[in-house]
Parts: sequence; structure tokens; C-alpha cells
Amino acid sequence: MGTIETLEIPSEAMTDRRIERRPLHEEAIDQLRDRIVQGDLNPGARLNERVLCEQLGISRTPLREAIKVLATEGLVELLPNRGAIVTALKAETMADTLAVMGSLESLAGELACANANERDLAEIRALHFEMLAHHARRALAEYFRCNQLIHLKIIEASGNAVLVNTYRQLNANVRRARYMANLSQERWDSAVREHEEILAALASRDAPRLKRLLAEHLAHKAASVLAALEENAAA
Amino acid sequence: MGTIETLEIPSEAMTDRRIERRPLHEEAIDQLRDRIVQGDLNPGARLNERVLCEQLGISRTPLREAIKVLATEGLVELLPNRGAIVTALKAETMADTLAVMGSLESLAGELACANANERDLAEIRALHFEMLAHHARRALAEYFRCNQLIHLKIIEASGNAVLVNTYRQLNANVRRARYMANLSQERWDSAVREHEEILAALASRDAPRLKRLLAEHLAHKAASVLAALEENAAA
DNA sequence: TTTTTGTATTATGTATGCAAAATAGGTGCT
DNA sequence: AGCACCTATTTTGCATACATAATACAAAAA
Repeated sequence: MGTIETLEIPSEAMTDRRIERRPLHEEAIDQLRDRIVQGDLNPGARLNERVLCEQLGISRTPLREAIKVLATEGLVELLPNRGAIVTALKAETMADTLAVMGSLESLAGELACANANERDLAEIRALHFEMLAHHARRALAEYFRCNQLIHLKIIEASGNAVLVNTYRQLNANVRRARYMANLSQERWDSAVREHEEILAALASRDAPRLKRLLAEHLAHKAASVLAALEENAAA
Repeated sequence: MGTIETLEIPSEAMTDRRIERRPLHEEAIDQLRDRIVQGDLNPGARLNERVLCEQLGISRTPLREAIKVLATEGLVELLPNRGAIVTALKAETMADTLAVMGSLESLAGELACANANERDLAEIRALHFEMLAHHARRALAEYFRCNQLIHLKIIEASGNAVLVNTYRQLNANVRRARYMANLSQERWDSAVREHEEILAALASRDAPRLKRLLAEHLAHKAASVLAALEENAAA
């Protein structure tokens, strides 16, 4: 019977068809992270275990594991014996985060100029054109999505996996602010122009120029995010 | 009665006397992290839940929460349905980590020159002298401890909390390698000299010089750590 | 009315129980 | 001996149960 099965399902197919249930705590992490980043769960909101268990259809054990992980990511805050709340979006923390990300982008730019292959460049270029399309249509959400992917792709092109992870984690906290930032038309247009230049610098492997452009681009983004945050805090 | 209590126990004293039990999962995180960093748990070692529960005197629930957190910190790797193992110390990952830390130290140096107050400087200076004492006595373990504290203090002097957290997390993975690195006498001596210069640059708020010195210092450290790692991998 | 205090309720922290997957060990076969 | 196959044991993943701390609320006192 074993041989028959082997004949029917070759081992290569087996590995392909291998069903891997994702652990429930990982699923919970992703779902909750998304809900926090997208502002579905607002800063200060309590994470009631009973309610979240019902919503996610899981028990408290994997949910609590997920909450602990999100706490180390800085997305939620643990209050001993009082559960967890979504961390506040403080301007100071945001500024600190953006400063660190700037440093990481600078390193990534340098490494990407040295290590990016043609495939990476082609993909970034493709995403850039996609982004231009969304910009032309004034499709903000899709534009943001592409924008994020481009930045992440540049980081990935560095070839430094630790850099990618670190950036990703910090970025989650910044993305939370974007839903309240209302991009002015001028800022949007100049952001797109900046991306053109960034792409050109990367394509020509001009590391110093790329570093400068990324730093400037981030500085503009920081200004916009922080302004939105202040404005939101006032209201 | 309220007034009497207020007279007897001023609110400031209240906050001081407040008892707070530490959650078991946090205790477990710290204990396990220490054991991994100190090489008590070697790369590849399995984390058997039953055994660890007995050793830590806790049940599986907080232990599993701790393991999930350590996984996001990159200290352990989760194998679905097969538990967790201590992550391997790969030279590539170590190099990547050190590159990112270099970038962070550079930023920290810049910020520290701008933001460090006299208290910070005094503390760093004190730690430096402590370190010199350990160096004079050839007390390697104590030297390393001071050394770590100095670097952390410089990062903290940046005033950027996110930077501190990020650095701390990455540093845990590097510290794992130090127990196998056998510092040569010359390298040790020059490391101390480098620290002298670093301290001087910070005291004189010479940001460009501090950045350069930190970068060079880290490069030397990276070379030493990576060499030890290769050597260890061969054996 | 306001504050206080005791109690009921709820939520969290931790331990334990149960089912499924993985591993170990043994048996028969080539 | 080496290998497939089956079974027993262990281990993990998840759910649930229990204990304790926090909160809500109502009654009593100031």
C-alpha cells in the first residue's frame, strides 16, 4: 500500500501539496496588527480577550500569545492585571521612529546600490509605474500601497535580512499615522517627483545621491506625518 | 479619615511602596534570554516545554508566551508542531546585524553629541574608569559588562527611546557570540584606547569624529566576532 | 449630595486537560 | 544488517477550568 501511494503521489507533489495550517497565534498576530495599523483599533483601545476570542474564533491561549508579541513590537502596551491597550501615537515616539528609519534607509540605499540585481531594479521600476498610474487616477489608498512596496523593495535589495526585519517592524508604527494624514496635492506631486529621482539614483548606482534623496524624502514624510499627528492631537 | 490617611501616607510614598508582582511570562522571557545570550542554551538546542516548566517553576501557558516573544526577538526559531530551538549563530546574520547596529551607533553618536547632558557624560566617564580598572586587572567578564553599559549609555544619551530599544534587541544577538570570542591582548588594549578616543569625542561634542570612531570601533568588533564565529563553525 | 465601603461581576493570570502531530522503539520482512 | 511498518510514548497546539486582581455597583455613612 505504501508503494501504491508513492506511485500515485510522487514526493515532489507531496511537498507542493503539503498543507500547513498556520498556527493560530500567528494568524491572530497578523489580524490584530492589521487592525491596529489600519486604525480599526484606535490608540488607547482596550483589547478585551473575550471579545477578540469571539471575533477571531480562537481561544484565549493563542490570542494571549499574539498580544505578547504585539507588545514587543510596540503596537500594544501591557497593563499588568489590566490587560492590553493599543499604544498611543505620540509625536515624540513617531519622531524617534522616523529618525531611526532614516538611518536604516540610508544604510539600505548604500547597500542596495552595491547589491541590487537587475531583477530587483526591474521590480522596483514596475512598482514605480504602477504607483504613477495610481497617482494619475488620484487613487490614494492604492498609491500608498505601491509606495510602501517600493520602499520595502529598496530595503530588501540591500540583501540584509536583519535590516529588512527591523525596518518592517518600525514601519508598522508609522503606517498607523498615515490614515490620518491628508496628503496635499502639491506634496503628493513632489513625492512622486522624489521617487523618480530615487529610482534614477538607484539605477545608476549612485549611492551618495541615493542616500541624500532618501533622507530628504523621509524628512518630508516625517514633517507630514508629524503635522497630521499634532493636528489630530488637537482635535 | 481621608485627610488623616493623606497625612500619614503621602501620595509620593504610596507610589514608592506600591507592590507589583512581575508577570510570570516576563520573568520567563528574561531568564530564557539570559540563558541563550550566555550560551547556557546553545544554538540548535530544543526548548522542551516540560523541562523548562520544571526548571522555571511555572506552567506551560506563561512559558509559551515567553517563547513566542523570544521568537520575534530572533533568539529562538519556531518549528510548527515541533516546538522551538535556539537560533543558529550564522555568520551572515551576525554580519547583517552588526551592519545595522553600526548605522544605529552612527545616529546615536550624532544625537548624543547634541543631546547628552553633563549627568550622562559623568556616568559614561565613571563607567569608563571602571572599565579601565577591569582592564588593568585583566577581568574579562567585568570588562565586557562595563563595555556593554558604556555603549548602551551612549545610545541612551541620544535621547531617542526607539533607537535604544532597537539597539538593545539587536545587541542581544551579538552578545551571544562574545562568549566564544577570545580577545587577544593587543585587541583588548586597542579597544580600550578606542574607548578613550570615543569618550573624548563625545565630551567635546565632535559629532563627525565620534561617528567615525564608533564606526571603526564596531568594525574591529565585527571582525573579531566574525572570526570567532568562523573558527567555532569549523570546530 | 458626596464619599465610603462592602459585595457582585467581570477580566485577567495561571494551571490543567484533551486531541493531534511527531518521535521513539520494536517487529517482521527482504 | 537494513528497511518498511506498526504501535507506544512523548510533545506540542489549543481549549478550558480555576484563582486572583480589578471594576462596577449599590447601600450606608458623613
